[in-house]
Amino acid sequence: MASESRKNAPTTPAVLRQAQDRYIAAWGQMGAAWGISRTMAEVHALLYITGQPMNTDEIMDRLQISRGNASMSVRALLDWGIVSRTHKRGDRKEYYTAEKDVWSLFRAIVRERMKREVDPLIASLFEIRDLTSLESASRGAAPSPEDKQALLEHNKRLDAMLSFFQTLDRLGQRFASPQGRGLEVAATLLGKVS
Amino acid sequence: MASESRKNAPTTPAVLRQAQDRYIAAWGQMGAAWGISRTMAEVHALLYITGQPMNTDEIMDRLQISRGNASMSVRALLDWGIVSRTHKRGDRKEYYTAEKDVWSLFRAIVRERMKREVDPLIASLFEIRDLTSLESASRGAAPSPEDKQALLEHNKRLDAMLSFFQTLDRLGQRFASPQGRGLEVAATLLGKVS
DNA sequence: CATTGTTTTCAATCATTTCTGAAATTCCGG
DNA sequence: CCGGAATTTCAGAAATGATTGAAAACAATG
Repeated sequence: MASESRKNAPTTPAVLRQAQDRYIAAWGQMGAAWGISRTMAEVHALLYITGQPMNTDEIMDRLQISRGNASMSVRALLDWGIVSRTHKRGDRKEYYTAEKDVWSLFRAIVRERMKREVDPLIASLFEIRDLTSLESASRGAAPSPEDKQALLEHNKRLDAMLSFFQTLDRLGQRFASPQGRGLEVAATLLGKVS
Repeated sequence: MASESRKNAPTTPAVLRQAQDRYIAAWGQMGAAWGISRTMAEVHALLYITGQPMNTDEIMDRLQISRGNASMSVRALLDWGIVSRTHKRGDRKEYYTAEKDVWSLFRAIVRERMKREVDPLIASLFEIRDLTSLESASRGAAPSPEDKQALLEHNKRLDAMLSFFQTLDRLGQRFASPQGRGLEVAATLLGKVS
């Protein structure tokens, strides 16, 4: 009935194809909500759910995106460390494969987001904290009592946030550490008390 | 030297003002990276870091945003449950205050993101899983052996993802549960083995 | 080292999200 | 209820982010 014969995979059954498409859409949406470009998430979804190494043209065809877009999305996934290059003998094209292990995948994601967003934030918070450390805050001017109080309270709020993120950071490191810690962490957490 | 006399707070010292602005900027940026509108994050940052109840006009002035934007951002923060309304006697305006406790704040954020993004994803994954459960997959057509194999492997990948998110969900519930569990969880986690 | 096939880059375009501001609505005190 | 003050809504404008496509760079082959 349907036109169903792609050159690569030998005739994907319709249900499978449909399930893949739905998975890709769901994953793309989730990615978008978390600040990752929809297409990048979709490319990952495609590679993950098919489990097959794919080249740029296959990705373009399947996702209906341009060459440039495919190239950039794949590159970003490589940078995140959740997709890797492979080659096929006798083929000049590059093939891309998604990390198969779900826990590794999320360890990589956590590691990367920590590095890109949390660590810089912590650094900023430290800098901001320095602005109002009592020494530097009172350079030059006369600090009135109520101003001092205000600074004190400001510092308390800032410190609370800072120490939260430091905890988060340690937690993230623990989770993201290469050797199967993520799983262990979650297991411990759910196992206890539960 | 500088023009420094707002009507509300009795002359915020320059360093404090600067520290607040930097905090607001840092928080806005972080929010943006995680898929929250920059302004919404900034409004939260302002309310949190000043510790003061503020009305719409004060927020507008301080952040240089329109009334509409201020209104919508505040509303979103209320929906997230991390800002609450207050009133001042003899003043018809509404005042808004940020949750002061950092751990409560993040519990609320986790709760909300779980509800909005993770739970729907899990629901989708279940639906997709149903598409390829062996019964429904083979409705009508003859399932060739290799197709069967493909379906089987697809299901394995899907299930892996699904069970990761189920774990995450339980973890999230644990963390987000109202009574100080978040703190406990993190502490346990870091305390042990460390 | 020229040829051909492949990937990358990037300015221009397109799409989406965010923001504005004024009109509509709601809310109060009298 | 009325009048004014405050808030919300929402269509259009502005800003931001994503995508394209063609040209440049690169890589493998003979």
